[in-house]
Amino acid sequence: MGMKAISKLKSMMPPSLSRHCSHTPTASRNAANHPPSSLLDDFTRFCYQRDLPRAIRAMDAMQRLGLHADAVTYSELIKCCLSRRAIAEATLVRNHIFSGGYEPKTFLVNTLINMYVKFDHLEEAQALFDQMTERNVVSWTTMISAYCNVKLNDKALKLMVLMIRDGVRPNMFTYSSVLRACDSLFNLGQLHCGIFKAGLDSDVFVRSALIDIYAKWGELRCALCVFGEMVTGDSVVWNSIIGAFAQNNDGDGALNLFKRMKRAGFQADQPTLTSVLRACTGLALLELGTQVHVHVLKYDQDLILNNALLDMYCKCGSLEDAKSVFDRMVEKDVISWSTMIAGLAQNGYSREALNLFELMKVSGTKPNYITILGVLFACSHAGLVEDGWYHFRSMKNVYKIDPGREHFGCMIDLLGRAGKLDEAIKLIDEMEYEPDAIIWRPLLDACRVHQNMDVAEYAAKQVLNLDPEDAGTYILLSNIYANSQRWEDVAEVRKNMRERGVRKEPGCSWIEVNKQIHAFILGDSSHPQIVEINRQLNLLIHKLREVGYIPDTSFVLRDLEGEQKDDSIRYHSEKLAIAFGLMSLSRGKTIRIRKNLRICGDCHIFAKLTAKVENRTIVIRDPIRYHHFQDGICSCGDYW
DNA sequence: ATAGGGTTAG
Repeated sequence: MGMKAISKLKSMMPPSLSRHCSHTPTASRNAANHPPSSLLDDFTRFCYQRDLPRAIRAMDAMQRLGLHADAVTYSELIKCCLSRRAIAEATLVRNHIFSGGYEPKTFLVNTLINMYVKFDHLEEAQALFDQMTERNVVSWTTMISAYCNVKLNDKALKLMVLMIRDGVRPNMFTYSSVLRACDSLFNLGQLHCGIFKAGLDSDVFVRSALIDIYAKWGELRCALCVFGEMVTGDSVVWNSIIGAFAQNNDGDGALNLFKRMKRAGFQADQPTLTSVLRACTGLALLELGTQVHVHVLKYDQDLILNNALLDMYCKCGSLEDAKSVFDRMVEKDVISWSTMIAGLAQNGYSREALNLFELMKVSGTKPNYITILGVLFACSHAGLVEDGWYHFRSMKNVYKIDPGREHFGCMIDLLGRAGKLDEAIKLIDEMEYEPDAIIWRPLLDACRVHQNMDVAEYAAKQVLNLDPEDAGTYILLSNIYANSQRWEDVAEVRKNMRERGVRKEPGCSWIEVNKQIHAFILGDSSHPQIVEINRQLNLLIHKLREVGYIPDTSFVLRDLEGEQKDDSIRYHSEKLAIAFGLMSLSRGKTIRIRKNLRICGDCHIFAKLTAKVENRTIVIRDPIRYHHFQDGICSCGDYW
């Protein structure tokens, strides 16, 4: 059929139909010197060759002639714009596609929407979506997942409701994105029901999304249920469940699942190793963590994995290894710097932490909320009041970070430890926040160190008003009264505790020997070698007495949340763990202990003397910080 | 054309 014949045919069509044709009669007349068919061919070729400038030029000519190509060609062009981040060109393409009253297919509009989402132009994407006359499951899912990615959970959930009302059934793509938007266990349950009804519960994407969201809501049992229904193996689902346990501080659970994963024949990849390292971090398993390090070397460019490795070494008290990982990292982000700064500070190297913060500023990485917490922690544990004030003020002025409750808590800790209780109280008064436990607790700690009974009593009562379950504070309050021989008040506190059913957590210490964890719990003699351990402990105490050790049971006010006086200081769990470490770890090996309560003054002296007499390095990690005992002194400078 | 897993404090 000749060109004239086509024109004739088209001119007979109603205008609404002829708009959809690739060229109009006017167009073919104007294109006498450039046949439309070859223009279209050129355009198609340029698109597939990814020759963006030429494709755009051809498109321009087509637009002047009112020509349109097919949807697949346009989607090639859009891919090309995306890969070059060519936003201006992308907009030209969009305008061209809608020019001349042309109505693109749903498929093509979806591609355009997706393009704007990837360019982070959600308003444009939403505008296109709103204009659509026919929205399919892909259109809806693209928008929903876009809102999930920017954490506009409300919008995502609302769109899902509208989608269902519109008669479009969500598919596995929709569910695997929208699950992240759950803002309550209730709507999570509803979505899970929908998944069951649609028969999508066996999809691995849906499954891993379910595990992940249940874990985020702390529902490990539900996560395990979803995981347990898995028939076909999938490494991402494994990573989801291992991550679920690691993130909920169940390191044991994470490590057990990791073993099962390996037995099931799956290779550990970056997310697996990251979660395993996090589990080691939580359990203070330096030996296992070091073993994992070997496998990390395969992925030595992975930033997140290196950050997890760095944190593991910091939290296991192995600063030399941490520093070498940090120095070797080719890429460092705000988390790497923050981890290293906090790690140095918690291990007692405050000056180094502050020096590193200066380096961080020079490096061009902007500190965040958490970085500053590490910096203030460093100041408070080194008694650097002036530096503390300087950084506290500069966070708002220089970095535009509003100080949060935690930052005030750190400042109160800093002032309180330095004996400036008045200034600390003044800061609480000036603070715009309503004081809570994060504020009162450091004040209480300061009272403990500086033996200020009146303020301590006040602060303790404030903490208990806010958290009537806080065992450590009851103990402290009771000890404060005991110290002033206020026995009736002591009895009253104990009665309150009993009535509320508050029980003090027993002191517990852990030590890793040959990749096995040995736990020592106060008053528990179930360790198979307990007789030998006690013998060793008695010998040690005898040796220490010779160099002047006197068991001190008077650490009343020094023991805020530590094991209590009447727990019999002699059997505090870390003493047993130290004795066990001495007998089972070869000479020259560092004894590393993790415990659940803060170390008491007597155990602190005990550890210092043991380190000297036995010529050992001892590291004790308590819930807040680390003590490196060496040659009779501790890295905390007796200031904790 | 649309989807899932990992890191700092508390």
